Amino acid sequence: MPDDHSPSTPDVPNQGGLEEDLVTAVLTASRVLVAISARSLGEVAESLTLPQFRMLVLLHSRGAMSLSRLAEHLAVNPSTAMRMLERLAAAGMVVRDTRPEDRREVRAALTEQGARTVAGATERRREEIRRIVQAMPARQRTGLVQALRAFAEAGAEPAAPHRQPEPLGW
Amino acid sequence: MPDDHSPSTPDVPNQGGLEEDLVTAVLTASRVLVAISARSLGEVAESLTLPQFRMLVLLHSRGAMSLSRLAEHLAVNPSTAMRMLERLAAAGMVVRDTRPEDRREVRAALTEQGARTVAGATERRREEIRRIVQAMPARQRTGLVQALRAFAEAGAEPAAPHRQPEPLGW
DNA sequence: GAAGACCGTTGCATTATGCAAAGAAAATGC
DNA sequence: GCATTTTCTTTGCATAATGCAACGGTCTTC
Repeated sequence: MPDDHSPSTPDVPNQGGLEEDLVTAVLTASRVLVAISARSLGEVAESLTLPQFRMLVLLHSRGAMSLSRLAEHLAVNPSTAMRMLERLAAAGMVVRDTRPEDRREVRAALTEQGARTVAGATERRREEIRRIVQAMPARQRTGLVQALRAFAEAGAEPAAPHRQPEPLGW
Repeated sequence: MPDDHSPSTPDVPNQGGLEEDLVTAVLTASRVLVAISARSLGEVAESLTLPQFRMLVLLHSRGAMSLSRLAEHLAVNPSTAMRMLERLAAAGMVVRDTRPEDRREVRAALTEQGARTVAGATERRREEIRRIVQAMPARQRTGLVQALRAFAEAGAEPAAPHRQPEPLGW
């Protein structure tokens, strides 16, 4: 537990305490989720780094796009995206080609192998989650679905102006 | 949404579908949580990288320890931990000293500044979560606390033998 | 007291990253 | 129609994170 300021002083008897409990619960759950994400990668990836995987996932979910868009969505410098593309291309995960309409652009797309890699990691992640979910008391599950949806919706885009593009890509 | 194999074919009418819905809901919620973690760092950190922050968090939660332990908990090579410590020491976040009992060991500890940095980031993260939680329909909150606890407990240590030490440090 | 185990350190290589400048290509302005 | 500006990619340069392997102190053990 990296940082756990326990429920602290329960100033407001009921509602206040519940809220802090919830904050703590979310914080705790987030550690589990992050660990799962990291693990699901390590098993499929080998030789593939996390940033590289993020790029593959992006291409998988949004389809082929230019280097600029790629860098934008990943929130990295174009030069960084450029070099990652080089390595991924060398690894046979993506292909690049210049667009005839606009010869400045370089479009990157997943190869078969790249797509398989992404699909594999995703499935593995779902399996891990599924395993945990199955270990939960059944009566808790129903409530969790709705609650999590409400949570994700409420936290979709808090205050950030223009940041819907793949927070961290996983 | 990096990878979202929508609920796919709901083969089993009720229970099966619910379970897949839950898996998807968790997957979605995990993106929000990871984004929060990343954001809470970026605002406090400046000039501080994520791995460096993880090290600070570790020292904050478990107290001073040797370089070996540090590397072990962070799951990195001692040489990596070594160099990170150098940079953090240069930044005034940690101090190092040799132990008299065993002059091989180098103990690292947080400085006042280091502790403040960790506390600040944690508080910011809690605030973000709190804000989202407050945006949720009140009726969903109660269920979420219990459900999340059940989830975190079920997923605490799935199959990994000895891995309770800070999944990813945040 | 010598062998072996443990610990930190340093050298070497690769990846990720950002900033800045250069080069090529398209869009705009007049 | 041509010059200016904008957009995109690429390359140079610097720093951080990382792992592996080798080295040199410092215990521990027999």
